[in-house]
Amino acid sequence: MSYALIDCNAFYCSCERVYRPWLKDVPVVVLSNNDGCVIARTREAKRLGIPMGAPYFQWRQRLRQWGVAVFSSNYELYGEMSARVMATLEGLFPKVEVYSIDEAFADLAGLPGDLEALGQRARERVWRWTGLPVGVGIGPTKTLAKLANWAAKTWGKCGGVVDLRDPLRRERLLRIAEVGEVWGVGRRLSARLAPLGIRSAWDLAHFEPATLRRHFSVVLEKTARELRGIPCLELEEAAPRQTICTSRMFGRRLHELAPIREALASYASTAAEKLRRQGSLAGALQVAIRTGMHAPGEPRYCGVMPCPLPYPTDDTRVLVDAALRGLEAIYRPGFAYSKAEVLLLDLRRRGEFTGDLFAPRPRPGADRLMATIDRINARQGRGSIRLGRVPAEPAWAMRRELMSQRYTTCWDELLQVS
DNA sequence: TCTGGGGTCCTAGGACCC
DNA sequence: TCTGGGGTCCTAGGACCC
Repeated sequence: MSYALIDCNAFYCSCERVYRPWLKDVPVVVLSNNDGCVIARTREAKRLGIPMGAPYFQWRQRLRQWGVAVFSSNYELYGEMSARVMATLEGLFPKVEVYSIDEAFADLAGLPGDLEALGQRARERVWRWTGLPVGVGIGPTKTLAKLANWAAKTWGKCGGVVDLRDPLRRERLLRIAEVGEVWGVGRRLSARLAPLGIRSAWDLAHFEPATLRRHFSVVLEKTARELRGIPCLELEEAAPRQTICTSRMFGRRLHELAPIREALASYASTAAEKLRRQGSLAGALQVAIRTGMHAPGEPRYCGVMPCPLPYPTDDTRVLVDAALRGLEAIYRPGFAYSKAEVLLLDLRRRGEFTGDLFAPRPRPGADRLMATIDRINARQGRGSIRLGRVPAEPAWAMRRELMSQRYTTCWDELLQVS
């Protein structure tokens, strides 16, 4: 058994660099939606001491002084670049698990030849075909491949590929890696492990598994076993999502019901599109609205409401209708709302449920209508056809003042060379 | 003025069943 | 004095991931 974890370095920042080669050695950061905080940093930006999650409004001055290139997040670009990376990897490895927008596991079992060299080949090919730098970690379990990848990123002299199949090499790394670097061990667990004397990955690997299960959970027990080279996690090839969530901060605080209605209709439409893209129906829907969390003295409120659906559906009209009904029930005047959320639950494949003889019937032609709308929007651009409740240029739209062009998905925004 | 947006899995506890 | 035993399902909350 061997796995590789392939991970793009500072993915969002690297995507921006692909189309601006002069930023090669310049520190780059990418901001969250609404230009809220820093969510991606290049090595140079990290060296300047810019932390993950740094609020932009507090750091703006310094970033400018230091000559940091700052971008709003451009998910159309990142999504497309991610698809290119994954397609490249799928051409190299027979079994690939896309783990996140910038990471994938590959099953190396049975692949001929030198695996480390194969890792190098993957790096080179992704670099040549997409312009994105990646690191490769190799190990007998997924958890060790993850840790190997961390090592490849941390020590540049490894050449971007670290192979942990050799037990001696493994021991050396496990002893110097803090337990918090291990996949599945976050801040809280690290703090609870410390009193037991578990500080390094090595400590965790050699702690009694039964005790770990009793005091923590079966998940941590598996992690410890995986660190010892005993596989407990398999490669999971694409499975449909079990929940779909669309939630956004508004570009500014909203007080009245009307604009919040527009926003929720828009979020529910987006969620419905994601739902149809994976070919599922939603059995349940939930909406939530909340005030800001950070302003001291400002009254806080958070309303959450499950909204019944007449039948499992992917019809935008039905989902928007249910969401707006839920909104009426939780909206309270007098608050400064900052965020709304639509959550689709109880997802299932078409035909995977038993209809109710007496329940309302889906509207005739709904499937064809939705399919047609999706097709037109795919050709003409998102939102070309939408419900009348969803404005083209809403007043509550998020702030994205530093957004780059959609180089790969929009004819009007292609890179021009003169 | 200004602090993200997605997901997953596990566990405990309560309701309910026979 | 004394009041069963075993199971399922659902939900909320907590941890983690990127």
